Amino acid sequence: MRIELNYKSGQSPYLQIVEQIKYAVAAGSIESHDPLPSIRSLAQELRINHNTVAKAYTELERSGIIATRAGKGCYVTDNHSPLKKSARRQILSDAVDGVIVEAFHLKIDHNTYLQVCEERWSAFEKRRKEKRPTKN
Amino acid sequence: MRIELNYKSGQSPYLQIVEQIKYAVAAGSIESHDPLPSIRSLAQELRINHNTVAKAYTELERSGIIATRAGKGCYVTDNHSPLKKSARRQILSDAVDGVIVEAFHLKIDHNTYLQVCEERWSAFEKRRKEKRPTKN
Amino acid sequence: MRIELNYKSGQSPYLQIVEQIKYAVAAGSIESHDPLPSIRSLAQELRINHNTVAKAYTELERSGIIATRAGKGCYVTDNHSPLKKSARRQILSDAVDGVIVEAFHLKIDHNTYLQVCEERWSAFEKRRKEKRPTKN
Amino acid sequence: MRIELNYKSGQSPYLQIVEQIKYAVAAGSIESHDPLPSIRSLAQELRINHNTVAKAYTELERSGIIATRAGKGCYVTDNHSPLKKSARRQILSDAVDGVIVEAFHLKIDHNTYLQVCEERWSAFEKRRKEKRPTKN
DNA sequence: GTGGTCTAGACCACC
DNA sequence: GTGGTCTAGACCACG
Repeated sequence: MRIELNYKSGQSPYLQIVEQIKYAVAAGSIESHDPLPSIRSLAQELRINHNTVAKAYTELERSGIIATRAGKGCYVTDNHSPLKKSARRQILSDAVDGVIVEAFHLKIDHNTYLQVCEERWSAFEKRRKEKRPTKN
Repeated sequence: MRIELNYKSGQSPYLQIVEQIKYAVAAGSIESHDPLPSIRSLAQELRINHNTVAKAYTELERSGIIATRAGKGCYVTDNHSPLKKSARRQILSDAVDGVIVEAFHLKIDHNTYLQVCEERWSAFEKRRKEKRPTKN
Repeated sequence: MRIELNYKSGQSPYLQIVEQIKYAVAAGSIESHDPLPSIRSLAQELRINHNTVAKAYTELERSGIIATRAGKGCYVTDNHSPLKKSARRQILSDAVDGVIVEAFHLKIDHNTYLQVCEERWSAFEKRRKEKRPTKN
Repeated sequence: MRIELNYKSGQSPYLQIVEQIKYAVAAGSIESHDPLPSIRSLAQELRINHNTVAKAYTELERSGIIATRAGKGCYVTDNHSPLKKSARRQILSDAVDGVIVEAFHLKIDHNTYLQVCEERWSAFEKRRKEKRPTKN
């Protein structure tokens, strides 16, 4: 489970965690009964207070997406029909639209925009490989 | 100028206003020198406090998107972004990073991601041309 | 960190705070990564509303002079001014214009004006060196 | 009487007028019994509302610096001992110090600073000559 | 009428 | 404890 926080988005860290886990479940990246990272380990990894992670997990539990078994950690619950590719693509399109508006106001041209889109993807892939060299 | 607040999004009302006005300017729905709704009338329309709208307008002025003259109102400007190229690129990168994290959790592959990035840019350009048939 | 408000100057309290903190940072009285007084404690000390201090800090953050992490406090940053050279020069020109109008009304001649401009720069540099004997 | 307003100083236009006239009197640029421009002509010249000029004049009258004779305009009153050169120079120094702090945060070097100081003076002189080609 | 600022007090997110 | 946001209502500066 790879969570990344964006401190410039104007969205609370705990909501970012909720959203990313929701999306991962929606896409089938985490399947039913898969365990989630423990509150304290995720907090340590993201270098945030564990209460923040706990709040996110509470919210996810309230939404019925995960369940916690005391002393054993949190698991993804049953009954999640993963979204179709078109639906997932639509979510991404909305996010990309926001980036494009930002690029417009920053007077960034098409080439630079595509360059940044590519570069950041590569940087993300690189970060992933460095952190978990043997898996995924 | 139609602004709508979503109280479930987890995003501050003032940031929603900022974003929607940015979108409107980027899309060409409001053009340079067009007046914006007055702070207090917009506040009344959205049924929020006028300070919240004022905060949004202050933020937009700081970004160089609107200009305001006390006692006269607020207008869309034409010269955006007095930031250095590197600073502008950095802002875009941060926004792109957010999208990439979403794409990752949605299990969207590199090709689809790039395709969406290109497609949405084209769609944005097209919409802008339709709105402003004689210019740009 | 000693901030004092002058209620007769005709300048907003929040702008006076902004200016005084800018001065303190420029003079080297507060150095990079030094913490600033908390919003609420400074408000209490100055006997003003905390929102007024918050507004000043927001302004300083947008100028790149301080950084703030919610729940942790505000700190002086080291990298200022992501603005284009032309934009930075424009801001300085506007400030200089104000001085020149004063000089004109005070019947100060060109030579004296330039002399004062030079002298004060030297005095500023000297003060900075005294404060930070090992750096810079 | 040449008044210039600076909309970026954070000081009210009416206070700027008050200050500039005070300084002019302090420097002896306007002597006792000299007439001031009429409220409406000054308002027109500065392209501001006449109420704003009226407010400045009222303030000056309250301070005893000028007197108004109904229907005849405003005059500088008696008993103004002009400031000594050193005192006027001190006022200018304080203003210059503010500019230098700004230059520091804008990371502007000594040469650029001096260049801007010179340039703006020339620009001011040029403006003065254009507006009043035959006098002062 | 416009925008700008301040106050008092509240709630939330985070450490 | 920290900062961030919002509300309600007030006063000022300006047109």
